[in-house]
Amino acid sequence: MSVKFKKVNPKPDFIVLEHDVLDKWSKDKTFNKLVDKNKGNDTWSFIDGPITANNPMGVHHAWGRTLKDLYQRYHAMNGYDLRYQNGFDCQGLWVEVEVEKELGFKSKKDIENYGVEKFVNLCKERVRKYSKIQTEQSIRLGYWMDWENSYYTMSDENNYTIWALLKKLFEKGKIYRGTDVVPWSGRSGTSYSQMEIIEGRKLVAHRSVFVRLPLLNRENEYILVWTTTPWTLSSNVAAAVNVNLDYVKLKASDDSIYYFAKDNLKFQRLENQFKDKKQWIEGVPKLKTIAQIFNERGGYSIKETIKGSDMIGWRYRGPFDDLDAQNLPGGHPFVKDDLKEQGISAIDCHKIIDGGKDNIGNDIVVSGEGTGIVHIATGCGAIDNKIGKKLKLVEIAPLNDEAKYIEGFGWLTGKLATSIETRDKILEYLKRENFLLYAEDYPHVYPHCWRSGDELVYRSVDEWYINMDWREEIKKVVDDINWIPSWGHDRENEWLDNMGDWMISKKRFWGLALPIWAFEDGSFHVVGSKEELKELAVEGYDKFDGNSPHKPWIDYVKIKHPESGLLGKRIPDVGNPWLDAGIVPFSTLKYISDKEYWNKWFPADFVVECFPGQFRNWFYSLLAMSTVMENKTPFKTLLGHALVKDETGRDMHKSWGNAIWFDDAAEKMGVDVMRWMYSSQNPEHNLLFGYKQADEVRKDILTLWNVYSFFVTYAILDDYSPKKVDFSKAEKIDKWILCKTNEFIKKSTEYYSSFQVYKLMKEASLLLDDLSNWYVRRNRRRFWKSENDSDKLIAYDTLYSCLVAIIKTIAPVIPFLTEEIYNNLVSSVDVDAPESIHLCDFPEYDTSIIDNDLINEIDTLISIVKMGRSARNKANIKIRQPLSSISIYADSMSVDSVLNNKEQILEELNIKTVTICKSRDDIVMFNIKPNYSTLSSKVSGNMKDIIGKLKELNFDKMMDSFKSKGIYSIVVNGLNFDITREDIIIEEIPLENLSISTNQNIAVGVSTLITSELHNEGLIRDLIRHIQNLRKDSDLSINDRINLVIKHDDESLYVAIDKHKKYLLNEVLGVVIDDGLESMDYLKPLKINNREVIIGIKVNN
RNA sequence: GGGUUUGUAGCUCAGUUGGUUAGAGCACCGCUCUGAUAAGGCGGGGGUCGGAAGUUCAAAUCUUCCCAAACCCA
Repeated sequence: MSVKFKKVNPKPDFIVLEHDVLDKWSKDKTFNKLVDKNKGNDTWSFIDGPITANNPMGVHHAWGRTLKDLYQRYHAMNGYDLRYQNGFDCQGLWVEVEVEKELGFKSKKDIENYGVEKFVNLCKERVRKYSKIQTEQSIRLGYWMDWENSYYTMSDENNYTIWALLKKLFEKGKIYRGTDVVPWSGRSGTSYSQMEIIEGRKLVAHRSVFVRLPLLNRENEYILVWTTTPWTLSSNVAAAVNVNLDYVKLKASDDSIYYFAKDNLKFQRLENQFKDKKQWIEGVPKLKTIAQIFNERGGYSIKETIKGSDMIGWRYRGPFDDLDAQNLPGGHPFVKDDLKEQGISAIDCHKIIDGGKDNIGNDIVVSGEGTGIVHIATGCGAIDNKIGKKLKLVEIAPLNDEAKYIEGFGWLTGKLATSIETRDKILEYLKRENFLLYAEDYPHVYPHCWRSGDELVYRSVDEWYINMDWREEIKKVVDDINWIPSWGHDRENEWLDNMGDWMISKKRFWGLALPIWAFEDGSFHVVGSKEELKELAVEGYDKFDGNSPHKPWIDYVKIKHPESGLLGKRIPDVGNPWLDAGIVPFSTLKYISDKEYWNKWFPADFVVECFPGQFRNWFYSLLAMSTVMENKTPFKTLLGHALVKDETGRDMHKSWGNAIWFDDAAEKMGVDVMRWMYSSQNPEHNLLFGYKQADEVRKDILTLWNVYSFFVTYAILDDYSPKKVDFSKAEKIDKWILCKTNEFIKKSTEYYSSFQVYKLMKEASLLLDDLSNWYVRRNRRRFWKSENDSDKLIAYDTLYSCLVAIIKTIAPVIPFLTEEIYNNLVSSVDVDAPESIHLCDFPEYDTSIIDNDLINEIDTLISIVKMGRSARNKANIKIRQPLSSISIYADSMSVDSVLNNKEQILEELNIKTVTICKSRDDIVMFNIKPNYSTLSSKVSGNMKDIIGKLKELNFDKMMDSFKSKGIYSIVVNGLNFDITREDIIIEEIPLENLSISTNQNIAVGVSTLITSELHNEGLIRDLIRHIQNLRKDSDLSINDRINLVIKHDDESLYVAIDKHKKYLLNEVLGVVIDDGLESMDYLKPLKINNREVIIGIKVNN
């Protein structure tokens, strides 16, 4: 007694099914069984890039997580031992921002007033809350991870491992304190690293100014400078030119003289932006040329042209020379001692200097947008600062941490640099004091705080840096990585070439406590471990002990310098969060606590991440940190994927109403559908995510389900017990689908192991189509017939074998549906089989059943059938109408397909006989016409004769010649002409009473003659079809037998029914044809042969 | 301004080492099949393969230049 399969719902609810499978996995602890099964085998090491545990997971995260899951599942099916560790990114400003929002805080001060300890605890709490939510969501997605064992970047282990790293860098002398000019947000009270600033760029219009600076010792002569940040003029130190540029000496209508770059006089600034309205702000007027500006003031004349080098050393009066800051020797507020000793103030530095070149060798001062003379404020710009250091200029840094002017700036002191009011006051001042030539609105992309939208200022501050002068070592590591897509390699190297030193400090609260203790003599010490801290601690360790290494607790600890013995306290800063994520290959793999474990799992075989941005973030920090720690790559293969957009390609935005939340998507479209969608996407391109796309994907899944449902329906009826297919006894069509499935397994292995699952999904669609629309459709009758003979059983064995192989192959992609099918098809009937498909081995390519000739033969057969259908369609004869004959010409490659499969062709096309033709000429006439446009240039005066020759040609010979040589030579009038395919136009004319379809290798023609006998058969087919529909509509079951009434007055239908009665009854499971419609249970009026017919049926069991 | 990537049907994209008449899915229209099918099939309309030049018997594919978009860096 065999075990019966469970009945299959032909209209499944995939969402319910997924939840059932989730319950089953949870109840059976299937995941744990998988882990145990592979324990101790060869390892496949995957490292998860931590997800920011700050909000619920989005559909964009689900893409990466699907890829992570499916490649892990694939490797697990191949027996590898995996770690399955998920990661949460916990520390950083992202979390602070959300907590601040919840508390309604506006500034950094609010946090201090509230209490750092309470605030930090809330940050931790938020991370716990969202990591839990994300865990639930990931489980819903089917992401199999060891969820009890996720790593958190806020963990002690993670933080202390970073300490160890920083210690190594410290010992190499790579950690330093810099007083650089960096982008700064007054509202957030913090600086921004090069990495972050990019997130916050915004197109804005700034009031930019042309300012004239009077030259000393040159009466009524000025240099012209231009800036978009007038507030920096307060801190002007020098003016830079390009020594190689030409500068004009312009005389204005009031006889004053101006110097600026010659190219700038008539340069139309931002011309393209204005014209195309790209990167342009609505309402901002077109920019004027400098010539226009002077013309509006009464005209000008050019007196002279000089070189930039001629101007070097000229002295000028600055716009704010009355301010204390401008007059203090050595600068303000950071005093340069050597300059102070010499008594040099900013005013003393007001000279024209050579701008020089940047580190890539480009000129710093260029003509174009400005005036070719650049106002240098060494305390307000990164490049200015570099120049200042090089040329030993004083530095004036005007702003405090709220971006307000500090003491020493007279009437400006206390004013916010970024406010409109301040700007207007400065403009008024410049005008009043005769410095302002012209002001305008200037649109440009300018950095803003990505969290508050606050405009950034450039501010000179103390920050901590890693000297990245070892970038070449990292680049060597980059070469050892398999980048997918491959251009990632170059992109990463480009970043490494251009990046500056790594600013690792941030003046905030929630994050890695930088283990840097500073001493009063200006020295500092980096602590490398908790143990070292304990050892050096002289104060406050007891208050810290028992807490995580975070603010405020860590700040209680004071240490003594190991050499000088001075007492030091920790710098107040927290660390850059990419340190947290980059250390993961060390911290989570127990680099410090368990080297053996680390050796086993490092480096990772695989990482997956969304690539935009990560070249300078996670990838960079991973590579940099691994290079420091071990000088080895932390991962062997990197798979990057693009972004998720909405259906139309726009970004998904909450406020635009086009965002799709993960939870909604999961419960509406189902996660198998989502996973299929993600997997089919070429990861290099953005994914357009939406319900419409989901419906498309669902079609493929439904095809699989329908084949499965078909199989189970009949298998139950026949009490079928699965067994291995006897390949030798199988029919050709069985062998064909088995071979195709086998090829699919081969390709799958190839595509999974090269991380190109999207190619596999295409193959899966094609195979499912072959299985459903050819194999099952062609073989339905084998399953229907009543006797359980060997032919039927082989069909079962074949279909069963294909189904099981297919679901195993795609189980990593759609784990739910395949599990459901597997449970019914395999584990319910085979006690020895694994209880879950995910505990199975991946199917193996069977080298004993390779038959490419057979695959070709049947594939060609399918295309012949398609051509036959096409030919019928052209003649407008429906398939149900039988036809007498089909003529087929097939070339030597294809002829076997016809010879061996005549029956299939006839049956598919509903035709009586097939004739195999030796030549196309038996089906079609060719009319070869010259293509005058191409031919005319070749034949000079011989066109007429060539046309004549063309008419006599043998078509096949000509085509063969085109195929082999690309040309066909003809001799006319003793001259040789090489004719190409383009030179002729081939017209195909069907022979009489044929409708044709042709391609390169094959020509088919169906006879369009319909005898009355054929016509009658067609009527019967129509009738059968209608009766079947009525059975179906009346909810009769497949094996119900019926009584039948056909009421009509059509003579030909009488004849037809009389002749084909047996066939008719057989097809519709009819017992008898009655005459009273009254006794029938179901009736339907319809039209056959354009005449009214009523059919009626009732069950006769 | 520099770098990377991408330009193929209305939309989304395939197109192998250069090789027949450049394809698929969706959408639209017509026809058709169906007792597993929520499907399927045949056909139609719709293409300067971003543009130009070059190499070649042959270019969507290779080379050069240009144009456009996205991203990155200045």
